[in-house]
Amino acid sequence: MARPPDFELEPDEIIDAALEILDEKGLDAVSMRSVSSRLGVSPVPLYNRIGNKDDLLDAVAKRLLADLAPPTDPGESWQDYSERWAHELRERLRRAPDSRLVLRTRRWAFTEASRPLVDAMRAAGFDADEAVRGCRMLMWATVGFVAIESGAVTEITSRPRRSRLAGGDPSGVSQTEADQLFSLQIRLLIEGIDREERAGRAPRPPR
Amino acid sequence: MARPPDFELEPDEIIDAALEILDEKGLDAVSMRSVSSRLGVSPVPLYNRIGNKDDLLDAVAKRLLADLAPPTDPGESWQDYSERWAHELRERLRRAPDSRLVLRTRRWAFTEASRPLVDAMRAAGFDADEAVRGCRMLMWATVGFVAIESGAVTEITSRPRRSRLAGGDPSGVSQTEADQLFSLQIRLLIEGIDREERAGRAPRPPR
DNA sequence: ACCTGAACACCGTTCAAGT
DNA sequence: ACCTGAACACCGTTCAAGT
Repeated sequence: MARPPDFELEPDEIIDAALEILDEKGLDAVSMRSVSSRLGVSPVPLYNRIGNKDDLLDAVAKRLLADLAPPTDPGESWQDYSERWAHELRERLRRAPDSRLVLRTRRWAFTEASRPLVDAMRAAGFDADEAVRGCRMLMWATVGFVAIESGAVTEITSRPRRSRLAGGDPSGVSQTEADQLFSLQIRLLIEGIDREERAGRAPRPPR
Repeated sequence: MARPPDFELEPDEIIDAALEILDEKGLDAVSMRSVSSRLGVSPVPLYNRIGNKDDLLDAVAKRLLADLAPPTDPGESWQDYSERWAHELRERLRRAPDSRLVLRTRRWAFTEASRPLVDAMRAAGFDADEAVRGCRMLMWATVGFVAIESGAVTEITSRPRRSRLAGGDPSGVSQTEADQLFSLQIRLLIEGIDREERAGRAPRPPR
């Protein structure tokens, strides 16, 4: 537990320690005290290096959810990419060790993940505003879906053990139903974005 | 603070006290201890009457988010009702004193709120599965949107004071942009549900 | 039976005192 | 400067002791 005397404590080490505790014992076991004691240090250095607990959890979420967007595949239509983007984003978010961390993903991750999709839409002829709006819609739909789906619903304050009814899920929807629901939602949104864009392109769309 | 000797402590009183503290000092001030001391009682009776803290917060959310669905208006198309339903649901959820409570809304509230919409869709010719799927999609889209929008994103663990940049919002989107985004999303989903239903009705839809 | 007071095992955060 | 130990003001939950 003790550290060599003039060992520099890097902020990244703090996040590493927090991630270890997160994996081993869950998010509720991640505290300023548990992290600092794993590092063989009092809590004070954490305050000096990363700020308070909120900042620590933000940093953990940031580490966990970097590089969310899948790379573009040249020759792929924006529709196909959008679909793949949304599904891979969902997978990444679901893999977070605790779904509460997903809702800590803020601007930084969202704008970062949006960039390739916005670019793909612009390349397909969308103007800047349309592309941003379309991308934002898919982003919010995906993150919102995961927030509800993966037990942000049921684990906001951890109830120590909850039966989790064997493959069941928080709102009485099976996993395959949730998958279908997500696929359908994303497909409908992409089709809608497509029609909106075509309508905007026509000189004077019929109302 | 002291109570008359043989006064029955009703579970509802406990929830009342919790709601008072919620309104006055915020969700983080709602604790088993603060609620029990407001009632002039030790924490133990709360455990006997409503269970642990998780159960208490569930009960608070339940009280706060009952009767979510707006009543149907006879003569209104299922599309119009869906739109109104989604918008009013969003308003109700946004009005919760703390957005973390929204994610505690579970089956009970969702199924309750779904019923009139499912009925409206069935009355319009949807078969049972289609109606449930369509309604569920709108429900998840709405709740997910509110979860992201209204600072579930930024308030999961309360940071005491955060600047909240004057009318700004958590992900760099203005309120009117968020409103437009929500309206568009709901409209696209309703149009999509409509198209899916018509396609399913045709004897053999062209692929 | 059902309450209270006290206790247990924690928290986040701050601060005086040390080096 | 930057650490530690101790403290402050809390938590959720349980339990022996009282009535």
